[in-house]
Amino acid sequence: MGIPDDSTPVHLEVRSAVLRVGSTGSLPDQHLQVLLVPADDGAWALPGGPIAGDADIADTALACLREQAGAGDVAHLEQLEVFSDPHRVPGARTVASTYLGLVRPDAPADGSAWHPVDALPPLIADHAAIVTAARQRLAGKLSYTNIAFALAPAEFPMSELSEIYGAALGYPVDTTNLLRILSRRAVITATGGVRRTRGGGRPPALYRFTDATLRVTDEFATLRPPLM
Amino acid sequence: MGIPDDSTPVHLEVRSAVLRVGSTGSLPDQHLQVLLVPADDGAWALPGGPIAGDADIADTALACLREQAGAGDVAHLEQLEVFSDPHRVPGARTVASTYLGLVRPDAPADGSAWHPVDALPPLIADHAAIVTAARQRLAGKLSYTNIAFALAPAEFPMSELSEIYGAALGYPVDTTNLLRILSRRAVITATGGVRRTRGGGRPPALYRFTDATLRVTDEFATLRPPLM
DNA sequence: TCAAAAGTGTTCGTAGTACACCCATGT
DNA sequence: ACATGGGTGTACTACGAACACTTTTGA
Repeated sequence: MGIPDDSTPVHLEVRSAVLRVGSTGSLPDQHLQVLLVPADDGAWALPGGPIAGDADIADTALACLREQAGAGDVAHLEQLEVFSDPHRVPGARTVASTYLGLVRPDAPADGSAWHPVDALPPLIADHAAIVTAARQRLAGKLSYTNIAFALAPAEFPMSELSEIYGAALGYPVDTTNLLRILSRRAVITATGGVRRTRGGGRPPALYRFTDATLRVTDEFATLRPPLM
Repeated sequence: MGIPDDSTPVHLEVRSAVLRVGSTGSLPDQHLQVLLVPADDGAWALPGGPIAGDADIADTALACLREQAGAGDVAHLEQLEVFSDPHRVPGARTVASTYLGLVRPDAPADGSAWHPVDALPPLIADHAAIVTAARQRLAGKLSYTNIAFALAPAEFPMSELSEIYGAALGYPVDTTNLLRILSRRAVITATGGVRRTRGGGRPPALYRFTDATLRVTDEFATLRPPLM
């Protein structure tokens, strides 16, 4: 019962939707991008591959990212959903354990192919659905966790962070309120330094994220536990 | 690349942590319970088993629940995490895709073994961790979704619903505020009827959940999208 | 001195929490 | 009548959203 019988021909793969905020030549302003690798017929795919016999799935995901896309240093990686439709890929039954990855804009991106999530090329199989799940997860967690630590550079002015939030959420975010919200929760800390300005305007104060790992800042929308 | 190679000897199983709120002889008041099946050596296990060649994972989970635990009508079933530690079970590498299931207290439970989650017997492998993940997911979603529809009977007075929330969350919930919170979101609706009282006291009004499927009621803790 | 960008402060509305008080019924 | 449980109302507080206003720099 607990031990699966050996005739089950189910293959297990990992797929990662790795996101960042950046700009490309065609779209000059900051937007959300996903890391893709070329596949057959001019289509694209999410990096991933089969689970090796005794390797951890997260490790496998990272190895695939390094080998296929040259994107080794992911600032955050978390499980997304399992995609298990029997016919999601042609041929043998293949179940995908998927991950959401986030990389900082100042991370090295040697030859990685970043595509704007709002103008994706044709994708293999159900990979577009995986990207959608990743975007929704990110947007949700921006609202109640410090997950933006994995999208921002080490130091930044608030206007830059506001643009990152805006790009990831798809709508503008008020910079001054963002400062208040993140300060109240101690998500960000002022470094004390300021950035030299390039052409007029007051030099902005610099901030950094207090933690470099995921932290839930708003656990309960309502029905909070009593204080004692 | 997209097609895993056939030598990968990874087994895939499904495991479900099915929860309900009920009472047992030893614990007379309402508490959260999990459905277990007997395993070897007097230990217990979560219902589950291998994924059949071309069956959907959720269907497999339901079939296992029916066959092993006689608990067919689950009011809600959703994916939890993938547990993939290479040594989580002895023998062949086995990856578990896990699910959270919820059943209503008035559902038939012919001979099912419900155990209080706060006093679990010894469990197989990492099944205790799966139960913990299920509890956390439930507690979180109680705060920002209508997920309690799957824990409550068809009709109920507010005091009963308040007990259900309290049992699932682990702390008391104010009945009158719960009514306001759920009414404002149109999560519950008054049926118009009242329950006959058994020994004094005003007869309580009856309510039902407006929807019978999961609905997110508080998508954003903060950084809400602008109205236009 | 003016434009540009950043930061501060204020107002407003909403909504959750806690708790007091009133209502309906059986005994 | 009174105990018992249910329902309504109200103050309080917190906090996010929106936006006006002030500050600091470069040209």
